[in-house]
Amino acid sequence: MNHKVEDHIALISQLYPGLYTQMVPKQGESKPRRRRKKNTGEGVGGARKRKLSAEQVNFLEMTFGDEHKLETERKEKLASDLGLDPRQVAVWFQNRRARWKNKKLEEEYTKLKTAHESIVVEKCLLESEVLKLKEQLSRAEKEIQRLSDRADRVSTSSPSSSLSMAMEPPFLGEFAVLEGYGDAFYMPPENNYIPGMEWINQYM
DNA sequence: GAATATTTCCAGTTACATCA
DNA sequence: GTGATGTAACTGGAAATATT
Repeated sequence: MNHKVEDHIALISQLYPGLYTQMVPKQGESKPRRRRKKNTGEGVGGARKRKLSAEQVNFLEMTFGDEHKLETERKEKLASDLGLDPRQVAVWFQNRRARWKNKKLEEEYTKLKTAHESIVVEKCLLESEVLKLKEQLSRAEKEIQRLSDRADRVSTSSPSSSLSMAMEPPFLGEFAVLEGYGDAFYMPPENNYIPGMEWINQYM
């Protein structure tokens, strides 16, 4: 790009406002783009060619399938084969590359979106699982507290009661210490479900 | 080696054709 | 007639390369 030309235009537009519709942008502003004249079909080469023919497009597509960029010689050969201006072939390839890139981006976006959605679903499931487990833990802790309180009451009660305890079979569902066994173990209550204590069976 | 010109590519835009 | 969409062509900037 010739910056001297731009500087001249800027100077002239300052000296003669209105002569050029394009004003030089201030720093930080986006440059106003020069508007193209409407094509009247009187330009270089006569009437403006619009749509390329189906055959031309097919051939260009085939070539694009092989190579996304053309060497100068290849471009000129292709242009002469198709009866087009090399510039047209170059422009077609530029536009085609842009379309291809957009399509790739869209595909990538769709893939990422799908992956994101499935991860969000998985996250929700895991969060609800965590909630369930927290509830279970809370119930288990309450149960442990309840049993611990009961054990305290038993140990601080009258000797007669401790005697009767000695004669009775162990309380089902109680943590107990049997003679000869140093470790506490859990005696599951027969047909006696304690809510929130299911987890403990996994470790029995 | 520095300055300048040329070429090529890309991103964004415009003009126009076509279709619902 | 009109808005949406697709596409050929254009613009300006950046980077690479050639020339002076």
